[in-house]
Amino acid sequence: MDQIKVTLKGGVEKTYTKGVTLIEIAGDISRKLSKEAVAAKVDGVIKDIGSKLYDDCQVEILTFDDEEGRKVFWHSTSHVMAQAVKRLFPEVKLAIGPAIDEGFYYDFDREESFSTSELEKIEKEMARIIAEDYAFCREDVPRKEALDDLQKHDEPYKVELVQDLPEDAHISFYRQGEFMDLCAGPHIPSTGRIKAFKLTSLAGAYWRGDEHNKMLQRIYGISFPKKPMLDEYMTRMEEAKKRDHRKLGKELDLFSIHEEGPGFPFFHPKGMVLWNLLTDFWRKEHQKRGYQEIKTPIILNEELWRRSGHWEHYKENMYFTKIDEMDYAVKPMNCPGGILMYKTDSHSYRDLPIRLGELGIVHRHELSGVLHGLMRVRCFTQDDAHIFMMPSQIEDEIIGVIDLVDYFYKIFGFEYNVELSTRPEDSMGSDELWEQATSALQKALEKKGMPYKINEGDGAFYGPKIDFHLKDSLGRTWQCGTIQLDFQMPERFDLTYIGADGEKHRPVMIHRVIFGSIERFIGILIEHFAGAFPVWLAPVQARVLPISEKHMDYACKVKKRLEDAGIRVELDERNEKIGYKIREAQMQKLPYMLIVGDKEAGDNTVSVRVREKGDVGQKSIEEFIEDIKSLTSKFN
RNA sequence: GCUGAUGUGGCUCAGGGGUAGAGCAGCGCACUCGUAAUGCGCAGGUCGCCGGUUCAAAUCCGGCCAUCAGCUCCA
Repeated sequence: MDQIKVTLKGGVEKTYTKGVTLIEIAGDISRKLSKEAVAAKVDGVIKDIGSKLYDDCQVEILTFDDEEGRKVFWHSTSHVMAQAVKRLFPEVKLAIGPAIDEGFYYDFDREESFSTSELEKIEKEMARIIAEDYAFCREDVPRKEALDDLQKHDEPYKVELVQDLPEDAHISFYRQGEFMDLCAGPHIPSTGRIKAFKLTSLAGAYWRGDEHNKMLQRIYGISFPKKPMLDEYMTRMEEAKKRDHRKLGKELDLFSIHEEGPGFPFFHPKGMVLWNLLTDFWRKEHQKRGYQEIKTPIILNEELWRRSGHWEHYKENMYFTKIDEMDYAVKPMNCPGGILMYKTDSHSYRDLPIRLGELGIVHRHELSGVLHGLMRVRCFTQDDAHIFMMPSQIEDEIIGVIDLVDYFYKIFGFEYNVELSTRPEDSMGSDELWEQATSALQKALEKKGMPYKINEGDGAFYGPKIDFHLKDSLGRTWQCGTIQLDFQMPERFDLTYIGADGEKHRPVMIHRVIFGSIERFIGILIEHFAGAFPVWLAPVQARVLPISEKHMDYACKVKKRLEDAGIRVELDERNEKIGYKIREAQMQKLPYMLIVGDKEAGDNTVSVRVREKGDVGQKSIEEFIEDIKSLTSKFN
């Protein structure tokens, strides 16, 4: 009888009879694992747990604890949902139903939209399917047969999917009970493994993500192998919602957005403190790195935008206006202004690189459905800079910006991921220059050893870009920093510098932002800290809380002393009990509360209550000032 | 822009064809208080906007606007 050698995850080698199944191997490792296994990786390929092995291989058993295991689990749940929908609404056409980062969805085509009560019915039917505990069975089918079958069942979207598969592709179906779905798999052993699930939302989604296609109905859900995990998930979602910058922005009185100006945020005094702290820090760090600051106008003649290519490639996003019968545009980007400034003088190669920074206010017409608090607005301030340089300086400059982004994000404790966005369809310039620019960015990333993902076709219309993405409280990612390499604008505007040879040469441009938009960055910041900003960023660093009205004079004195020391301090003058004032300060997430009563007034001290720790005892006023200074000095 | 949901005092929300309700916040008064809500009182709303049905609309219907989730699009 033939034996095969199986190498397990830890490097352990075991021998099994040919034809052994993965679930048998899991059972051999431990009983627990055989119960929890949802799939397995064989030589790096994910397989059904019931698959048989005939050759020597490496095996890794996957459970719900593995990301890939979770995806299999969720994908299987989407099949269960599709089965339930088909049972209840046989006329519905199936599109696709993949797992996503957290959960799964399935897209359905149905004339009427699903109602909340219908979702509940679907959930009940899913529970029934799970109780019936059908096994997931794989069936490999020849292409022709698959097509005939899907046509017979009138599943036009599935037919389209099969037609798009290469001629020689393996086509497989998975069956559970009476339901069968085109699917590459793999799947969990049976529907009974799903112990808890919930359909979370309903939304429209275009077939194949193309807005020219029909809009389908997408039902989102989540599922787990153990019931308490669902409760944990729901609690986590609730917690995440509490960090929402739109909610906290209101509660902490940082900003507001009104019906009168959708997408045009108003910054309140406390929000402006945060804003100014960020821009002060930005200016200081940029000065150190050889940047000069400029300011260019918000409205410029339309002719400029035609020359820059914005008219042709970006006008859908632009606002236009007339001045004295002439056409003008509100700037959606700062680059043409920066370019005009470069052109006001001639430049020697000795001056390069020239780094011109600008906190530029730009307006963009975003579709109404995409506006989102401070994260996606129609007017925002970019911490922009344009670097004009010789081709030989490209790599150093890109690396300089990458380092700067990393330096900034680390200050705030942000983790980020990097994408390289390549040439979009609607763009200008020769393939050759695009190729050159893209590989320059790529080279810089590789030199930094920075992991990145390629985002095909997502570059700016004038050049490829490196994007830095940050996560919000719900795990949605937002592009913040970006570095764009541009050979086109210098060409269009006939930018030159005089080289060592005395001849005119063409400079290259980098467009870059670090925060991205100050608005968006503040949004991210609010969610990251859940509104509890570190002392250096807190709009109010300390609040003086007098025990009773008797202590008001001393409290004023303390406040004055702290103000003089440059600390952002407030005094709670209301005639309330100390517990009440503490509660309020705590809910406003102020880092320090300074309680003053008879004791403190007597010996010139304050009782310090720290946001995270509670009462830490009495300190002299000077000592408290020193404490704050030592925490904030490196940012000022 | 598309699909679905939502829109009631500053905030959170209840109500639902017969002249608007709570809690918190605000204001006033009393208490002068030691580490997460003192008590009493007062004031505050054309129920998103416009139109229709009706003797009567916050409530039913239609349109629009905004918000939320997602799609598409992007810092």
